[in-house]
Amino acid sequence: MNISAASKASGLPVKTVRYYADIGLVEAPSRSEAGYRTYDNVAIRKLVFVRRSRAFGFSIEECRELLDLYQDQDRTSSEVKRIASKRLQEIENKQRELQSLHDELAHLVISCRGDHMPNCPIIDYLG
Amino acid sequence: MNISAASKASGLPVKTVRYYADIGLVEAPSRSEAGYRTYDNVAIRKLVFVRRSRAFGFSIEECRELLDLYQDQDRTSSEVKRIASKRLQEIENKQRELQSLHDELAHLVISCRGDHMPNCPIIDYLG
DNA sequence: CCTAATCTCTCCAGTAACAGGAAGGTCAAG
DNA sequence: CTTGACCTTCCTGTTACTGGAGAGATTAGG
Repeated sequence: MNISAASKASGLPVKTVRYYADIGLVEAPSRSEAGYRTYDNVAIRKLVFVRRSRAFGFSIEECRELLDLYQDQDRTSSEVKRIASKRLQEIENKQRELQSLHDELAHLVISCRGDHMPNCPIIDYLG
Repeated sequence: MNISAASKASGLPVKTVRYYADIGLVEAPSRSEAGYRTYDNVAIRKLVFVRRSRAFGFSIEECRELLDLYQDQDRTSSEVKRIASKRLQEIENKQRELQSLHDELAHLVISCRGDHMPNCPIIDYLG
């Protein structure tokens, strides 16, 4: 499989597949004579694994750890759970933050008449 | 007011105040003979305005627009409201995204025993 | 077999919004 | 006069890619 086939199979852009190889996250198992990266099903599975992990918002470094655990038959689920819980905690923090931002901003937007006059509670609040 | 006084008065790091000056967002009104940036109360008010805007998640470019409106006596509140509504929409989109991420990840974390065994629904889901 | 289109490669630059740090000038206190 | 705190500019690094240039490889069509 050349890189574009790997891209389609994994659901990642070609550029991203190449980038993941560059940083040693998911390297191409081999190269053709011309130097083309060649992927196999094992590599594709890793790429998909990373794509899904990234979709959860795990950082590249966290993906690296998860990928290691994925391939480690002697892993403990507690290690995986620790990383996932950390991410979950971050998500919850972000949610709280967004919630208060939302409430505050929504309040301001509602109270702004949005007409042709300069008077504006949003600007007043910021200034 | 030198830059560190401006930093304290505005609640922004010195580096950030300098950065905002560099990109022409909030420039220092003047320079001392030695070339030190000198800030006055008007500039401080602008810095605070930007800090509050950034806290709502407005981008630098949006802050620039808002700052222009802040200083424009002929502004219309509809223009302000348009920018704020756009940001509110983005926040709501992000909230929905985080909510589904949260639900999915929370489900996985709960179902993972987190013990010394390798078996793990989180890894299974990602792989 | 030739050519044009489509890969693929590497390397470089840019993104957003700063933060860290080096090298060097300035200023107030003791 | 020196020390230490401040200030300056300039350069690099951060995150996770994306876009593009220039050049070689491969493939499809005629």
